[in-house]
Amino acid sequence: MDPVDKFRRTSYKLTKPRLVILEYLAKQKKPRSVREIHQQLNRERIDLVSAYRNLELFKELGIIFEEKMNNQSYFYIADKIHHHIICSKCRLIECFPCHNEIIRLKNFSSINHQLSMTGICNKCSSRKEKR
Amino acid sequence: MDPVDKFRRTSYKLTKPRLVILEYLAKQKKPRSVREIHQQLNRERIDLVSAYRNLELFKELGIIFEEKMNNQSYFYIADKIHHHIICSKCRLIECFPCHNEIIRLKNFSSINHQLSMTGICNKCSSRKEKR
DNA sequence: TTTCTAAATGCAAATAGTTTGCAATTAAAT
DNA sequence: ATTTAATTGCAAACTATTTGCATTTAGAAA
Repeated sequence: MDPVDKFRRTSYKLTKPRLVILEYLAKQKKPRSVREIHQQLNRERIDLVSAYRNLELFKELGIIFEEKMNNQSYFYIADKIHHHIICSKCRLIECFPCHNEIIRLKNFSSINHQLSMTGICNKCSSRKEKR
Repeated sequence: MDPVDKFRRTSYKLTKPRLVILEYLAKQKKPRSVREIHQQLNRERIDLVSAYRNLELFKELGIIFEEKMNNQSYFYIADKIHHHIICSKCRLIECFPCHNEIIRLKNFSSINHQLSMTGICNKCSSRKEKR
């Protein structure tokens, strides 16, 4: 479902910052850092703090997902949580499903997990280094 | 092998900050944040910056491992990289092996990954909430 | 449509983790 | 014991994130 519609079903006010953040994220094909999100919304003069507060809210409402990479928070909209691998060289991102079932820990319940991955994509490994 | 001995095999100087950091980490049963490490070494008057620089060095030398959780870096000494799950209530930590083989991504090589998990341990879930 | 108000915003400043530059110190080679 | 490149500690910068508060505003009520 459209994230804006999802939000309308809550009792929270649909403000301009909320609208533009959701619309921006809905267009993205990969997770975006708070800074990226904020910079893209420059023309709307939306405060960085509002971005933080609303991203946190959207996450709690289950409208967006958070992924932490390199000690920073990234956010994305998707039907379900999944993972991302990023090429360390060209920043290509590939998504892959989250196999919760791989995790069997009998001593814990209500498990949350956070997986982030980097690698070198095939294109980059076949490319000759410039000297 | 003893981490200090491992370090002696390198060409780096074995200084007091390096020695105490390695000795401290060797005693720990779970990953420790830079702040925890630094605070424990208070009596030795070791600078936080030295902790950062040396932890980074130890990591590059393969003497310690880094695990990022909650937008912070944690470090631990172990025979091999593995993962940790932390109880959100009592902070109990359980280790579990890293099954690299679970990850099959044909478009990437040289994969690095970072998994962190939280959950509620059995003891905490059976414990009645205080009012 | 206007009024009202709790919710939300923007701004300033605080907090926390990490990094950088540099003069003073020191491990270890000679 | 001397020497010096490596390392340290300190100050300060930088980045991500959070908090407090006066102002603004979405949307309910009149």
